[in-house]
Amino acid sequence: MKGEGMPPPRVRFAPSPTGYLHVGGARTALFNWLYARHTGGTFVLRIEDTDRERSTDAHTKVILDGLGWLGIQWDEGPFFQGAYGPRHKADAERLVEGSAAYRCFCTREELDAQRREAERAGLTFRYDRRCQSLPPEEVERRRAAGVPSTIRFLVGDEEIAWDDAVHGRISFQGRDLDDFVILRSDDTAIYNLAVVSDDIAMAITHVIRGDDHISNTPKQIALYRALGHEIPVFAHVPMILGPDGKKLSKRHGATAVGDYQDQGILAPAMRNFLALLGWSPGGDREILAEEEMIALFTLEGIQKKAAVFDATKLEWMNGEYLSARPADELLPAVTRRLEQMGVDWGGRDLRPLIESVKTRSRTILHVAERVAVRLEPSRSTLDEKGEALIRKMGPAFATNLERAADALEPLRNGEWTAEQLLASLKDAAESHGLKLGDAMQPIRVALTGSTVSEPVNELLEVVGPDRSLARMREVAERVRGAGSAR
RNA sequence: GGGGGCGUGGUCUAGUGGUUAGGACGCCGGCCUUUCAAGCCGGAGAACGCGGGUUCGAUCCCCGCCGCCCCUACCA
Repeated sequence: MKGEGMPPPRVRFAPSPTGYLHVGGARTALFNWLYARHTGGTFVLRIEDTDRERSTDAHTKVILDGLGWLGIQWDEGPFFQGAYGPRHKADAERLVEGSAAYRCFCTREELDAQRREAERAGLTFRYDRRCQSLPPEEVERRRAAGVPSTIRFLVGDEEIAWDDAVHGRISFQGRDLDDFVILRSDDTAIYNLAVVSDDIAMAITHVIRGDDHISNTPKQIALYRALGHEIPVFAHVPMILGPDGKKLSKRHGATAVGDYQDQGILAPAMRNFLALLGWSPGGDREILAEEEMIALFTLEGIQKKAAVFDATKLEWMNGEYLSARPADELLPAVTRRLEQMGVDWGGRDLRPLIESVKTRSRTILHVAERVAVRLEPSRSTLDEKGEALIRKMGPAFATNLERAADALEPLRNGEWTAEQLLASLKDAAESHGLKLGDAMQPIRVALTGSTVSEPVNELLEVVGPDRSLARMREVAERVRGAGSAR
């Protein structure tokens, strides 16, 4: 929002490829992307791979794939920060020439000792600037002698403040900041310099990032100024926490977007959920289409406080998307999963099966498992509720199951349809003086292992006469056997 | 220790100087099914972190406190 004519914003997402694409990073990327799309700006992707030890190509690929999966397209890049070493170094040296920074010959050991000393005395350690007063000749002499040195930025005493797009005005006192190192003794840049140098070079106008960077911001602002550049708009988005209120990390379980992809979460659901974690369009909206999110997105709508990642709500939302999606669209993901499970569906059209289970499923994994069970009921495993029912009904369980099988037997070669099945089941229940539920539930448990499914007659229809009948008789026999053996 | 940020039901959040503080997830119950769900309807659950002020009136404005989180590296 600076300058005349307000050129379209340029934003960037700058992950370090030192791990997987974290949901927090994914959300930061999403916010940048939404902002760019909302304003007609440009979204730049920059991989911050300057930490050579921890950065790997595999991680980079995972990040790119994760963004792609979420449908977050970047307009420029990916650029790799590692390629800009020379510029970083030149910027640092330029600052030394302008006396905004100075060479420091203190060794890590000396610094550590000073830090320990200060700590022991109960004081706040601050670099004492001893190298700043070194005469130029001395600096030259040491450099010529090959003494290693870093470059430190000279932080002034004045206040450094900015109007954060989500937090409002934030200010720091220069005297509370240390003269921080900007260039290592191996001539590579420290994070704060690298980001500022790159953001300037890439003409970034809005820096939208995690609020764990708030403390870095005054240093970066000082760098912008020293480098003779106008500062961008900063928008610090809140952290994402685990259920225990601690910053979300691996020990909370699934934290990489790939984990959710593997768990059968749909990309649009993930994106919708992430968008609403720390951002609100105002009002009561929950399910938002991509275009709506873009239209409604503003930096002002971003929450200040950290948000707890609620996987249960994510699954609920995924269930909403699942139910709304036609079986056709779910087919590829489901078949992929079925293949992983080693299920052979013999060329059968899976869509009716998907159709019958998707409403009651929350993830693609659930859908695939349930489809597999309907393909072959013997794959089912008895859950607690199923067990409870068998226990509760006692001998009636097997008896009713067999009676139902007998009653349905005639439909085997005729009308094995949902309507006909229901009619026959009702007749059978009536003639045996049973409540419909007592006739239905055993079938449900026999075929799925659980007491929850689509209506029983529909279940029977998708499973088909042969497998249904065989399974019902087999389970009846087994349950009776177990019962009498007791 | 120093500096900074944050604080509305368990969780995600809306919201305003005067509201029965709204919605969503989850939880509980009802309806519907002579069936479990799904769906629909309803309910419980928040003294809007605490204590002061300003004000006729504060969740919303000011101050203090407390709690949580972040930074405080030749990590990013």
